[in-house]
Amino acid sequence: MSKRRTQILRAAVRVIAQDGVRGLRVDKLATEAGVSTALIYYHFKDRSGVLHSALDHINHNALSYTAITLAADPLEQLQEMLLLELQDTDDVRENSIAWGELRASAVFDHDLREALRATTRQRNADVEALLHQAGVTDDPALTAEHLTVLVEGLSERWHSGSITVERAREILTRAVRTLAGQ
Amino acid sequence: MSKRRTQILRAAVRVIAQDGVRGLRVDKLATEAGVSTALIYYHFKDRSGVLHSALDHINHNALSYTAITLAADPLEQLQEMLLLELQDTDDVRENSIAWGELRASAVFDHDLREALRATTRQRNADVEALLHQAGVTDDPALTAEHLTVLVEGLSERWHSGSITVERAREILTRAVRTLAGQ
DNA sequence: TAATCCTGACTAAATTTTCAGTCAAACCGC
DNA sequence: GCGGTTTGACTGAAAATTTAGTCAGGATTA
Repeated sequence: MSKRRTQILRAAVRVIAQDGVRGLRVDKLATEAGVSTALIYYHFKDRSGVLHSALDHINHNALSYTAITLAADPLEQLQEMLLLELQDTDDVRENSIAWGELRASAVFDHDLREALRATTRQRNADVEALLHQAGVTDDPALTAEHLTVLVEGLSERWHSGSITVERAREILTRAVRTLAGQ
Repeated sequence: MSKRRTQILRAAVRVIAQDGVRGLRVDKLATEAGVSTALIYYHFKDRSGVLHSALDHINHNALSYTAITLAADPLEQLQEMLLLELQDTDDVRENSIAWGELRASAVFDHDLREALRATTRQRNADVEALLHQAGVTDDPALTAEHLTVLVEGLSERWHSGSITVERAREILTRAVRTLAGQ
C-alpha cells in the first residue's frame, strides 16, 4: 500500500476519533493528513470509499492489538484479548472510538454493514475458539457473542463518559470469570 | 412547553431514528413536522439547538417507556424490562435507535453527557433494585451494570444488522438466567 | 520522457440561516 | 363594545454557507 494512502487513513482514524464518522469532512481530513483534497480523490473513489478503507484499517489495527497476547492459559488469553479494547492509551482509545463510530454509523449506512458483519463474525469466532480451548462446552458460540457484545457496550459507555475504564474492566473481568470460568 | 415545539421534537425523534443525528436535515424535519423550516428557527436557535432538545426528549422517553412491566416475580419482571428494548415493533425500534444515536453522539458532544449519565445511572439503579428483590446478593450493582450494558450492546448490534432480534433476545434471556438466576 | 503523484482553483448541489412581511388574537384607553 | 395598537406564531423566498467532487496542469521519480 502506498505511503500516502496509509498517511491519509491514519489521519482518517484521528479525525473519526475526534469528530466521528458523521463529522468527517473531506476538507478537514486533507488538512489533518497534510495533503490536498484532490489527492484524497486520487487515492479513494469518494468519501464513502475513504470510510470503507478506514474501517478496514481500524479493523487491521484492532487485530494487531489483539495479536500481542502472550498468556499460556486460554482463559487468561481470552481475558487479556477482551481487555485490550478497554485500555486508556491514546492509540487504543482512538482506535476504539473510531471503531465504535463505524458501528454506530452502520445503523444508517447499509454499505458499511457487510464489512462490519464480517469482522464481528470473525471476532466472535476467535472468542469462541478460545472458549473451546478453555474447556467451555455449554453453547460457546452464545457465550462468545455475549462477551463481544459486552465489550462493545462497555466501550461505548466508557467513551461517552458514563463509566470509568477501571469499572468497565472490572465488569468484563468478572464476566469472563462467571461465563467462562470454572 | 408549546404544542408546536413538542410537535417538532416528536418529528425530530422520528427523523433521527430514520436517518441518524448526522442525517437530520432541517428541511426534512420541517416536512415531517408539517411546518415551515422558518418555524423551526423560530422555536429553536439553530439546527444544533433542535438536536440538543431532541436528544433531551429522547432521553425522557427512554425513562418513561420502561415502566410498563407487569410480571409479579422480580426476576421475570427484570427480564421483561430488559427485553423491552429488544422488540421489533415500530415504536420500540424507533425509540431504541434514537436512544442509541444519543449515546453515540455523547461520545463527541460533551454537553450531552450529563443527561445521559443521569439516565444510565437511573436505569442501573432500577435493575439493581430488581436484582435485590430477586435475592441476588453478590454485588448486584455490578451485575446490574453488566446487564444494562449488554442490552445496549445487543441493541446496537441488532440495529446495525449484525444480529437478529431473536438471537439478541436469546443471549439476553440466557444472561439474566446465568447472572441473576438460581 | 513517460507514468505516477499531487495541487490550486474551481463548480454544482445541498443545506442552513435570515428576513421582510402576513395573520389572528390579545390588549388598552375610551 | 370599539377602533387602534402590540404581540406572538408563522411563512415564502432568497441569501449565505458548507461540502463533495472535478479538472487542467505542475512536480517527481523511475
